[in-house]
Amino acid sequence: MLLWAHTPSKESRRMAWSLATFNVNGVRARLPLLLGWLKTAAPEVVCLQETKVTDEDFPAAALEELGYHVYFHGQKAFNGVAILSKNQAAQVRSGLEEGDGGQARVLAAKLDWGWVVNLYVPQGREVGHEAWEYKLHFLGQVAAMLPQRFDPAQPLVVAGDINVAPTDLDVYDPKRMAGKVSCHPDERAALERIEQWGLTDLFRLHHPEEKQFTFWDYRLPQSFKRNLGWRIDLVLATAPLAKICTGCLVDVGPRGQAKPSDHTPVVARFG
DNA sequence: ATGGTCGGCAACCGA
Repeated sequence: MLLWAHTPSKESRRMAWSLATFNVNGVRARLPLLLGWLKTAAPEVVCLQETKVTDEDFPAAALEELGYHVYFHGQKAFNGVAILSKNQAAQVRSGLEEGDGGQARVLAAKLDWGWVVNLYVPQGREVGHEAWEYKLHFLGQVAAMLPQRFDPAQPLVVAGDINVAPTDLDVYDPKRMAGKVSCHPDERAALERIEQWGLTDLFRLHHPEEKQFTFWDYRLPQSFKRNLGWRIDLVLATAPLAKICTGCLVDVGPRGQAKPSDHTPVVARFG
């Protein structure tokens, strides 16, 4: 047929694909919201955090019906991470080398294009608290794990609820938040160490000046409308993926139906 | 200056 002669090669018409990170704040409570969002946004890969459910109670079937392979690492009531992928994973690994201290906060999958590492970094409560020291330890473990297990010259995404606002541009009131949890210099230095290994913050790559948040202060009235938030949900990628990243957006679509304490998805496009 | 809201789970903890 004549048209075949004009069909681009398989390489040049390789499908664009997208990867999202979304702290769902309870995957069962937020399942209708999540399913509705997946149907319209249709990302190829999704990292979920705060699923708050044991593996035996994870609502896998509803997600599989949308065409996802579903991988999860959860616990009762708190934490919990999951990866959804349109393509089947070749390998899945949960936790860090030293373990997560009984907390389900790390899940990695080897997909057709490379590895994705899904992180739910501890929030830390407040600077100086035992939980804050653990947060720094956790970030240090991630920084140590990357060079042990991965190569910055190969395709890798590290995505999740990082619970650190990388710079003052990533918080609604830098003066008020100066030195506080999520903005403390030690936390930012720990994140910088992770990025300096060879990861690029894809939202910031495409939006160098934009004050766009992914989480808003649920304790302040109308915080979403007044944009009183932080950008703490990140998609980081090694150079081979940063080079083919065509955009990265915070999708506030689900926010209309969301509770004040909910995060909103971040979506990166590639290809 | 201080307080305020969620989910999970059955009293408050963590965010």
